[in-house]
Amino acid sequence: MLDIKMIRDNPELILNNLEKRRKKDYIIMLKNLIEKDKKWRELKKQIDELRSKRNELTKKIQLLKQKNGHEEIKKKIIEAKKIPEKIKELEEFCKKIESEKKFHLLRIPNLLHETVPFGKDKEGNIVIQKWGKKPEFDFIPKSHVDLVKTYNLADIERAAKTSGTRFYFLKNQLVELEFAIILHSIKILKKRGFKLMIPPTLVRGFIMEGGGFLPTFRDDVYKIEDEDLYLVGTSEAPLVGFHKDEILYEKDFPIRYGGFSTCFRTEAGAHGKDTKGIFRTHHFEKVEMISITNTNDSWEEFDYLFETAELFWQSLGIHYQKVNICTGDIGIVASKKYDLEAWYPSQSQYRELVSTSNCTDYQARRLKIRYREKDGMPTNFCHSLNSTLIAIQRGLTCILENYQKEDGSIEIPKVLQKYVDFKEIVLK
RNA sequence: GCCGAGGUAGCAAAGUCCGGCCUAACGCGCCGGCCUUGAGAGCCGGUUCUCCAUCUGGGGAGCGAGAGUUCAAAUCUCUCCCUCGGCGCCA
Repeated sequence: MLDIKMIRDNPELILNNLEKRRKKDYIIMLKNLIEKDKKWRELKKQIDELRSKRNELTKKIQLLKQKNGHEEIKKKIIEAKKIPEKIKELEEFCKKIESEKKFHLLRIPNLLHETVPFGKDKEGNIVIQKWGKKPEFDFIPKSHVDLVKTYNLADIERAAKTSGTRFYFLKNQLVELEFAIILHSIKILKKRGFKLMIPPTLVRGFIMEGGGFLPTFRDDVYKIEDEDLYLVGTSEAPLVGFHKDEILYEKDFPIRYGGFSTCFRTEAGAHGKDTKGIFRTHHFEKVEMISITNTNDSWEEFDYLFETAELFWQSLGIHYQKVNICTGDIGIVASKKYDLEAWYPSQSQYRELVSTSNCTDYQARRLKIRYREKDGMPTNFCHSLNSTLIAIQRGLTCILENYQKEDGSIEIPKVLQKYVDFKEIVLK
């Protein structure tokens, strides 16, 4: 959420920024918002004046009571009685305008950092760096879908029976690898100064709203029937919501949380995309990083988060590229976003494994997460950042594909070997 | 799920029975000023959000959330949420 005062004071600046996203809707929204805000302020003024008058009369009545001025009191009360209904009427109207104002304010995206490349869609993303060597295979590499089937590492057919499409039973060595990955993640997260968390996977509506997942992405999340509870699409929601309504101390920054949770996504709008295997599913486990910083240090922290993800993937020896996500592809919450895309030999393309975002004060303003230097000093909205470390099932697909050997076996990455009692996956 | 106790500002804590000098006390912390060689103590002012004016200022809202009663609600009524304790149920 943007600061309404900033919008009032610099409408052109906001407009210019929104134009970069090349969506007419945002411009219309902004126009509507400014209109509603103006109307709201007019109404507020009227209401406040009426209240002021009422308060004045109330005080007079009180004084008269002490002096026993019965006749005067009657007159004043008759006069005062007329005011509340006027206030009520205006207030109802004002509330309507206010909710319309909020409707727009909640949907207007964050301001983009100046280094975000301009672009219409995915095609506009800029590769800034590559790490490692693209692996070469003397044979035709199999897809993770085939590998999983061959080695009996997941059962997707039976999952369809119990749950429908985009579900899976993870099996055998893949289960062990998942736990190995979690342990390996924890090690790196601790070393990098993250406090570990396993957050709730059901959160209230206002937490989803605070994180920017609602109202815009309502179709992408599951909701519990008849309750104000949502299944999280990422632990980012509860981890950022963790500090809702708090005033933090600047000396504690950066606050870093490493969260592990199951994530649930409807994948609405992804029909036909990655339908096979465990690459894109309704349900997966993810290790996520969250940082809360002051307003000055978030860009440094942004790099730190991405660097942490890089260290993790480097430790697994996965060849990847770092991508600066463009204005048309970035989403509403982030001010800037880097993706880490790894090489998938069966597809001969890079696929997203990690997404690192600096949300600046967009989430913090919604969630009222503030900080101050010391008690008594003025408060400021924090900056919040998030990054994937690994979405485990997707990470597994990447590992399987990249570690397959010509003889059909799958090697286990060195760093994970100490957590499992096998060094490779072979046919039995 | 049942019973009980609570929810007041950065923290802590009165006020709630009995509506109105509540401008939400007193205190702690913090910020600014005075004083001081310096610090402390002491004294004065400030320390939520919001609207208008922005040099001094003037309103309004805010006591878990919402609705109601009233000229007037932290205070009375209703609904809901949350926290803590006890019992029950249960992985």
